[in-house]
Amino acid sequence: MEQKKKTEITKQKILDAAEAEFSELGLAAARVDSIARSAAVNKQLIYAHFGSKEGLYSAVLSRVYRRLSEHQNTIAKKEFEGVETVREIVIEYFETLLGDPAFVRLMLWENLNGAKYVQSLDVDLYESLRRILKEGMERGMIRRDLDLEQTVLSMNMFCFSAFSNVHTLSRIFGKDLGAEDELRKRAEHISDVLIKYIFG
Amino acid sequence: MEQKKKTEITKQKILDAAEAEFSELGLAAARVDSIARSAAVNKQLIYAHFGSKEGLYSAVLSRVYRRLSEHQNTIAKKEFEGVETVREIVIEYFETLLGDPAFVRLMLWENLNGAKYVQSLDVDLYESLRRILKEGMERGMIRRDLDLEQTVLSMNMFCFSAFSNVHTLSRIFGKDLGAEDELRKRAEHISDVLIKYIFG
DNA sequence: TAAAAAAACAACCAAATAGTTGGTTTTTGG
DNA sequence: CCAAAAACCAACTATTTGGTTGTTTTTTTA
Repeated sequence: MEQKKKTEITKQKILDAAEAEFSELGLAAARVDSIARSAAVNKQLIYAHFGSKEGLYSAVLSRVYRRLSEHQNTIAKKEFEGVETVREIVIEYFETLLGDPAFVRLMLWENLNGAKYVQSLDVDLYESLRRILKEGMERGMIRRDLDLEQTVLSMNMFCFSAFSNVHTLSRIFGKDLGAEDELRKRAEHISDVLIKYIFG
Repeated sequence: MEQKKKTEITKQKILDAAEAEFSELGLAAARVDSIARSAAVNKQLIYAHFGSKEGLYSAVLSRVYRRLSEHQNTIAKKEFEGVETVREIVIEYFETLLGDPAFVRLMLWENLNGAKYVQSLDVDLYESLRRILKEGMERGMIRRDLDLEQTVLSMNMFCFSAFSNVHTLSRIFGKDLGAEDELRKRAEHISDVLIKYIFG
């Protein structure tokens, strides 16, 4: 194998290990030595490739965001078809978050850190959601006085919130709210709530 | 002043400084030396009174929870009066969170840490909410087929979510979603959404 | 008021950690 | 095939940090 390819693989190995460590422990508690050990590479390699612990963290965030922009594309392709479009979007987002727990946690760490390292690509996502809802208005299926910005915010926040405080709320409710079937139930409920508000 | 009182004041000073530090930086990044400096006490005093960094963290959490149980009592006293009761509860919760940013952040840190140190008192809050909604059902104002558990979860999560990802979302939406007036707008919107769902 | 007890503190320590240095191996290109 | 460049690594360092020790000061109480 040529060197370039090998180097790229090493970089990915480091990023994989770093993503696990950072999402588990956050930037402050994550250990560079531990990442090096997990990735089975020498610590200095990390510094050679990424400059610093924070540089590595940024790289991890970038990669996670890039991964998430696939979700964005799925939404961007959607046309407004009626009530079920909203449900599809909610469920699509839930499945994305279910399938990418590292993203959820990194997002939360990032917000607690004041979003210093973030370079979000989600802007287009909100444009897509706005476009879809507007389409519904033009077709007369959604009332004109709907606050688009608040609604779009709700579509994002309500979904994400099902993943944020799972631990404390699970303890209170005496069941694992992070379990897949609980989250899928939650997705249906949130769809119902949003649909009633948007179309009601 | 008698010694006991002085000691108590010192303890509170330490807890104040610790709450600021822990909520700002999280358990891992918080520095005991920094807390001691902020509180203008000797570091050893912290260990004398709280045993360890984690002991201090637990003490901070306990105090914050105790403070929040006042909110709980306000809800517990409420009777179901109709649509406006839901709005009042939402706004009450928003104002509580607005007035206690440390609680919001500590809750988020705590969840990222797997809620290891939490000893939540909120259990009764959810009982209160359930009771109020049930009352509405019995009076025939709320449909019988409402999923109580999901709805109560939504009442909590939707409100809290307005405070969770403010930084990243503010960046995307190009305005400070953490500003008081933005959050009050959000409270009204969430009230509308919940009311439409619960009573619709 | 004096002895005992509690509170407070400055200086210290061992462990951990981000980042560096200087050298070796591997790959590449002429 | 060889010299330059890139990748890789083991060992080291300066600093930070949670926690401790031994001593002094203040308060209580009898």
